[in-house]
Amino acid sequence: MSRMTTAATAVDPAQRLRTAQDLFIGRWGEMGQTWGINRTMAEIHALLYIVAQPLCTDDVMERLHISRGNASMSLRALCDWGIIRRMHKRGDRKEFFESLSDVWEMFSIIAAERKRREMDPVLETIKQCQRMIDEKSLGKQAANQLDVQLTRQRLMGMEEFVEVTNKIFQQFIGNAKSGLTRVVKVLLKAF
Amino acid sequence: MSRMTTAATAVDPAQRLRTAQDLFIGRWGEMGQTWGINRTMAEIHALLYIVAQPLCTDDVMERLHISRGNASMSLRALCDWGIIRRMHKRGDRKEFFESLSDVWEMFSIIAAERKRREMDPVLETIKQCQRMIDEKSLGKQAANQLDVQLTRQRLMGMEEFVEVTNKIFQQFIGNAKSGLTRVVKVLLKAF
DNA sequence: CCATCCTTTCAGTAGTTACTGAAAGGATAC
DNA sequence: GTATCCTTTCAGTAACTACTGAAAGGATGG
Repeated sequence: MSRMTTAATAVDPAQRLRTAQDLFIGRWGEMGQTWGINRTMAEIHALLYIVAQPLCTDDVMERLHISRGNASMSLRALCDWGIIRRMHKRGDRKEFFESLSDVWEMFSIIAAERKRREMDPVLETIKQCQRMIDEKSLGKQAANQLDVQLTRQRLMGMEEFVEVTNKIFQQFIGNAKSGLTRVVKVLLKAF
Repeated sequence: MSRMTTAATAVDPAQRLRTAQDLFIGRWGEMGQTWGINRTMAEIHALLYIVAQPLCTDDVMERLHISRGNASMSLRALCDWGIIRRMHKRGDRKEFFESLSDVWEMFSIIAAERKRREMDPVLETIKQCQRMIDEKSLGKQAANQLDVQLTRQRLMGMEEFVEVTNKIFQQFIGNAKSGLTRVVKVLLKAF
């Protein structure tokens, strides 16, 4: 009997489509977890992206088997990020949500946010540390001159790294699709 | 009294250095959390990086106020990642740990691992989804031809994105410092 | 103004991850 | 062999994060 069921679902095209979408949604959810994003948020985003049409809160709840509260809060968070968008349908009281369609644009948004939240504070801290141990403020009387020297070197190494990475991010941010594929071509030519 | 203490610590160069290092360690730990890495692991790594000398388990425990078990397991995990390294000192029974000194190399290692664990599975899933809904297997009899079309488009969009991103990662991986600064120069010239 | 429909909030709880400390497991020295 | 020193493991617990569902909070329509 289980074989018959499998065969039947395999043949029904609508079910087949749905299964493929679910596969994508599941994987996206797992990926989200290894980044800072939680599973549900990532899954909702994947769902809205893959179906490519506006869905309402109840659609999302039903498809992902999550509670109303969870759906509401996750949808709001995704809107705050700016990678999905609220939508009205005329004559319908419900609110609908849809994903940005351009993956490149989504990436730009996310990259900008991550730069702001992750790179920038590190860079600031590094500079603050450097000020704390620079020659003037620390003087040369220190017994542990070597330690200071080592730390100073490491701070500089890290600073350079973060600054260069920042510049690379900068290239991505604000350069949607066309710009990015050009970046890749340039890179491939350069190496 | 607290004022006198503050003044005293501010002037003592050794303490000053330590405070600066702690600042860096703390920030690095916070950042780690927004990535998948947990706070302690990130802090240990930051500590080993910033002091730029090998430390033993007890040094780490003491400096970060963590238990032996936690230190042991986190150190091992960092070794597994390959961004710190075990070290013996002649005539000393203890094992010491030190961070890679080259930030670019550390980044390459991390990027390679993330590509393998995050990009590759997504790409594979996308291709699997595409196979599930391609013309041959699904046929044209489907009532929901539009839905299929939409999903197909989105899968293609995502596939292109992941593939291009993969290529960019590829450029970073295995191109340590010199290669990367060149990448940046190329990018800056191109835009 | 009430009824209806939909959204948001939030206290409580389930589920997960991180951490401790004690005990067991080596290795080396004598 | 035993003693010493160091590392690893892991059961138990603490801390945290995600989720639910019910209740409160709007908005729109009649």
